[in-house]
Amino acid sequence: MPKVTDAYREARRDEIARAALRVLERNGVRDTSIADIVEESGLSTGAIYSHFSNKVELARYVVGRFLLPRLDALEAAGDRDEIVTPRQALRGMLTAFSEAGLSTTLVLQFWGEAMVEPGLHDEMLRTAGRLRAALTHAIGPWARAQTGGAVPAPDAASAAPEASGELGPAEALAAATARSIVALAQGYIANTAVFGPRDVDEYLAGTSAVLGC
Amino acid sequence: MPKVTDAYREARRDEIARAALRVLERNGVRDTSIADIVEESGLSTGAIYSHFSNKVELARYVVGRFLLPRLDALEAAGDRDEIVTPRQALRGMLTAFSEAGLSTTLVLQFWGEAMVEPGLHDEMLRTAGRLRAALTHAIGPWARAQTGGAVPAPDAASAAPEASGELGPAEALAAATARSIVALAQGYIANTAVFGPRDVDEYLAGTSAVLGC
DNA sequence: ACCTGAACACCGTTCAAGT
DNA sequence: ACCTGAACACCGTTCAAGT
Repeated sequence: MPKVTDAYREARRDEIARAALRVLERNGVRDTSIADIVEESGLSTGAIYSHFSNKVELARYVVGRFLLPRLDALEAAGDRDEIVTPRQALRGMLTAFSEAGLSTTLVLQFWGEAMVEPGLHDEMLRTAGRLRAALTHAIGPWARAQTGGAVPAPDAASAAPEASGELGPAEALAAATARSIVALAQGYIANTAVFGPRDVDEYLAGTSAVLGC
Repeated sequence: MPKVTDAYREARRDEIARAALRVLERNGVRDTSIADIVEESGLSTGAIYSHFSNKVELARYVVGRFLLPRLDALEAAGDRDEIVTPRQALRGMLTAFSEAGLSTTLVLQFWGEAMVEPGLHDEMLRTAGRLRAALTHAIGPWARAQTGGAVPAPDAASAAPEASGELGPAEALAAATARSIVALAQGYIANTAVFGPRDVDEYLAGTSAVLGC
């Protein structure tokens, strides 16, 4: 396949996806029809179906392309072996999310849709998987500090537990903690979408008080 | 209007709503058509439209009728002037929710729909309002214990702050804390719906650890 | 190969006609 | 007054025909 054509196809897919995102943010998932995207993009129905096999595949593309907040800072922190506490990781994620200007109501609508569209559910799990991996990586140093002072180099060949597919205690702690961080982020998104904006630090303080910190 | 007719109408509305809930739990919000509810209920299209003016009004009725966990225990605790901490109130709510057997995926779908249907959004806010009121009431004694030892009787005529529409410090604390309790419950529901079931106490322990308890 | 737009099956809602 | 079910406008998707 010639490079130009591939690049052209990718650009067209992006052009359609961007038009779709504009209409989605304006009208919501339920009230966005293919006809709306046709109008917004200036293309025809058939043109869209020659780039996406159906509406769900277009939605999957939009999720993967635009709905994941930038994880670079999070990943870099893990690389630098800085001690990032789970609370700091959560705060960083929510701040990045707020600054990205992504509509929480749109995210909540996609979650709802994902409950009923297996293709969309898979894409959300893939997106969430990358997020959890980045979080697990970022809080790795913290987890190793928690589970005894020994800090094995990440690339060190390891003994029986890993060989038999089990995680070391630090890895297990980091992975379990990552799920809770994601849960708290989901709480922030759902609460904000339903009841209106709330300051990130106020949310952290409020939830801490509830749990007894 | 004769009593019998009113009772009959109410019973019919309930019969339709129960049929709708069965199909909703089976197929999800997006994949449930009026035709499905017609089939499940054994009535005709027109019969359903003679009891609900449209699909959203039927959805509102289902939400108000079946989707609110029982709050009785929570309200009774506030009445008895027991000290219920926010964490205990959250735990009680989540346990009641789990025991009620309500599908978290269905709740998440309704939240998504509510983002785009004003009628459904209003009903969710009304439902959430009752929940927050019950929580505020239940943690009232705790809030009063927090904000200085003085515990004014709830029915005592009060001084300037309340008269001018402001809340006393205990009431303000209870109200703000109630929002955070709801946010943590939303996090549990969204996380469970997307990633699968999780034990309530494990969720509480995990989120506490993230926030630094 | 990409694109057009009329055609198709199905959706929520309405309404003349029955009881 | 409650109910029936055919009819209507609109949706996602397909496909013969164009370039």
